[in-house]
Amino acid sequence: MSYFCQLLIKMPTRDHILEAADQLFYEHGFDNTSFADIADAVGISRGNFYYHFKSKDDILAAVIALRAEKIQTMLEQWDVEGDSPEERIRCFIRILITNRARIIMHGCPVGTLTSELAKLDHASQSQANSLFTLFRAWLTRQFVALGQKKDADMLAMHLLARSQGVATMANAFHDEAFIKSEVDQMYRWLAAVVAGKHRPRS
Amino acid sequence: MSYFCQLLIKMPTRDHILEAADQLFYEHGFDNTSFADIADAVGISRGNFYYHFKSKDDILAAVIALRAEKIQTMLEQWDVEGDSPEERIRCFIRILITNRARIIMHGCPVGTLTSELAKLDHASQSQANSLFTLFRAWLTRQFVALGQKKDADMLAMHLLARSQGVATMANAFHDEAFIKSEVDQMYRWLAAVVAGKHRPRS
DNA sequence: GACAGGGTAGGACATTTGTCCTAGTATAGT
DNA sequence: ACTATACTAGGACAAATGTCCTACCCTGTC
Repeated sequence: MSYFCQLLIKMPTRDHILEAADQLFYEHGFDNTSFADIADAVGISRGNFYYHFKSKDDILAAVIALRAEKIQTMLEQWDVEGDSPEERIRCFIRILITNRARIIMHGCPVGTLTSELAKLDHASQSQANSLFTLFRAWLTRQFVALGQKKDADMLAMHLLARSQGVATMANAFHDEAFIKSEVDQMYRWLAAVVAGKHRPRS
Repeated sequence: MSYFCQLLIKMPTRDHILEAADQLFYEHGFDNTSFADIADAVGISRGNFYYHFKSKDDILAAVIALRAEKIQTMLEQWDVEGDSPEERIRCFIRILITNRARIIMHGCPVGTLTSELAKLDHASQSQANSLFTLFRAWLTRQFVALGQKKDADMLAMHLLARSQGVATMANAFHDEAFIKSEVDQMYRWLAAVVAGKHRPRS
């Protein structure tokens, strides 16, 4: 009973740690975030992380799982919101605008994490990459629904890459206008694809 | 005299350190590369780095300067090689193919470095970003020569972002075919820009 | 042959890090 | 009141890391 209250209403420490780690990993990177940093953010002592998590890698795995859940929820939301595949894909493009402040300061949460884990040769690399796969598979489904069955996956990868590039450059140059310009171009590119004016292969 | 020989012909240790650091920073990241790693690669003891460099940040600054020189040399080479602005821009696009093996394994050397330094909030951030600026300014010049004076910088940023996105995704998915497909699309996009068929603004 | 100085090795040092351990507190059920 | 369990604080510990220091080895010069 009180256990339920704790679980549903507060669920304090473990989720506090997760949320703090999620944010700190995003802002400062995984390797550059120490237990002391997380402990300060949560307001607990450094020693008893190990009651909630086996290791730092365990926290990372939990953070990745948390992000996967959030992404999944967002994709399902878009499935409901968008009345057409084109509108749904526009939801994806729009996150560059919605999150532009954070992207300018810290880049894309998925892209920067996978890059860092690749450099660290970390065991959770493939789990982090699966965050990309969530978007990729969802986008592919939308392009299939758009009638681009043959090139759906290629179009999905193309759009993912465009977004990643925009995030990287916006982060480097702290350029908000660039994001908006590129988003407009992506909208027009999408409209051309919908209209069948796009020629994917040479 | 022997000083000159040392300087011009061998200049051994300092350049050895620089080259090793350059490669290790690329493969494993700046923060994740320790003096012990560099010492092992060069074959010297850890202690006497400080005869050649004031600090680790000093090594990073030197590595960035080295990369800037290499980029500058490459750009000048392209200026000589390419007979037209379009051909020169194709040289830029082609590095995705030329360096595809390294890109698949470690991403773009410039993009991953700027991302990491942004997360570390490192003092050399702006120096690293200036590596991007080298490409940006050069590409802008090419687009101006192409008659796209008004949109030259925007086109340059667009192309840079496309390249960054391709590098990020190719690194995450270890996908060589994706690089080739995207490079082909970039070639076609460039041809459309040259033909004046491109409409940059809404 | 002595000497100076560029260059090197090896280790000392303090700090930070992830990890682990033990003692303690509070709360809930009996 | 008592006990068991959930949770926490605080520190111990070894390893790694950036930094610094001292002694040594060359090589060319007088």
